[in-house]
Amino acid sequence: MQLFNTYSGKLEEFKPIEEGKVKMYVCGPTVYDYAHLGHARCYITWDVLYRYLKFIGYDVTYCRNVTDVDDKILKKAEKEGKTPSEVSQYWYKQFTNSMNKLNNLPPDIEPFATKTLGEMISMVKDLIEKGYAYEANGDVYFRVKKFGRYGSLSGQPIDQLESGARIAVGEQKEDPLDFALWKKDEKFGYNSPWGVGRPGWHIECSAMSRKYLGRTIDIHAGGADLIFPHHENEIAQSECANGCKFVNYWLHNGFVTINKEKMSKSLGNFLTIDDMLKNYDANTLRLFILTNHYRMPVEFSDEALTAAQAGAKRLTNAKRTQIDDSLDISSTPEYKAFCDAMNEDLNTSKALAVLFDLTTRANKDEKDAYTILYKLGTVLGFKFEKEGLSEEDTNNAIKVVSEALGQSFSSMEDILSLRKQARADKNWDVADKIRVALDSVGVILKDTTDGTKVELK
RNA sequence: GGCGACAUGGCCAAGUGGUAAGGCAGAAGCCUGCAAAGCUUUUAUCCCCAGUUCGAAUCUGGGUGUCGCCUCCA
Repeated sequence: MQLFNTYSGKLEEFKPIEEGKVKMYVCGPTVYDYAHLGHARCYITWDVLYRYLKFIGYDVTYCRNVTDVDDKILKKAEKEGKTPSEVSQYWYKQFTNSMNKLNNLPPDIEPFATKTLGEMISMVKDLIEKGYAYEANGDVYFRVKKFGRYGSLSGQPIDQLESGARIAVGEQKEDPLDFALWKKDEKFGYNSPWGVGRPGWHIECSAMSRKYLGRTIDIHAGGADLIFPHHENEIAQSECANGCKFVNYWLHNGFVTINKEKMSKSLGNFLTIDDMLKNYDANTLRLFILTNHYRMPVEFSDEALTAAQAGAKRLTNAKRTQIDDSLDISSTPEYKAFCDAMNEDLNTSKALAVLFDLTTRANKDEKDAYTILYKLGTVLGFKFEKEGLSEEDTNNAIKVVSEALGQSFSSMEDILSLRKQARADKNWDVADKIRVALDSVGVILKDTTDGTKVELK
């Protein structure tokens, strides 16, 4: 399998450290607000990588942290008169809900920054002892210039970085490039050898990655905006503290843009996942994201989402047969085509073409096509199971049909059996009234050879 | 200023040297009481210029345009 490694800037053949096992770490969210489409893209992308690695037989340990100590959380807590932990717990739940709704698999390990403080403190101590870091008035900073490879990930010449670097008010850096490992914070802080304070953002990931996955890991992934400075700093800290290579493959996903601009909380142009899911289902969002290569920018538009919706419907509406669990799909040409695509640095767009081809063939009753489609589609995280009408939908439906025909029904079955009779009698007026009434509440009638079915639009 | 990415039909998007996957939308036909879904058929020479090559969307150089990172951000 080829993966594009940001560190080398090249496609590389993926070889795990330990045969058959993969340790992957993905930078998780800072929990203080709704997750938006940008997060959706990131976590769907890495969800697909996770699913695919498992699918091809790797034993994968997927670790995704939760940053629950951060300026923004504290700000929100102060503003709302809550404790930081109340704020982060609340938003963590929201985040988890959003991820579940997107059908993202939960990571194997989901550590919280505040629960990994011991590891962070020991790492910072280590860095000070080795001379890579220094304490200054309750803060601890990393000496960037002591790490010769600094800038390698982002390809930034260090002198250029220097010209952009600033020392903010209240900081005690030796050099503008240095970054904080620990910040003095007497109000919300935790005890440490340097007084009461809290960890810098970058050290969190280094510590959690080391604690749960080890000193050298296979894959570290995240949004492209994390390349500099976050991942650059992680490399510096981890490699100096651990004395060995930190990550073998650095993977980064591109952004979601809106009006050609990056969608982000700071720009305030974001659409939350929950809002999106009111208009489009999870399969639609997933298809929208996976039709693009993960490193390319994806431009959001309602037009594109509407197109994705139609495509997702086609895929998941494929004519079903019983899933044949005993079928070994690995010898099929579709499996090969799918894997060939995915092995090209996750060419999901190509992989989708295989799924659409299978869809057409399933619709033509080709043997095994649906089983293969289902199995491969699941690797991309599509959900084929249909949600039936909810009780509310059914009640609404019964109500409008009762009104339209001027008689009351007690169940959907009654309505369908009346319609069946009406059709048999060629009473098209009644049959069509039922269809129109149901359509008005978003329920579609399908007259098929196996009888009439009701579905949500 | 430094570093980097992208430009393919009406829209979205694969394709990294041999004559353009796929999805959506459109058109025609089949199926259907009507419909929905489905099936079949159908629509491009790849931002501009120059070059390398028997041959380039794909390589090189030069333009033009758009975006990202360099400060928190997936």
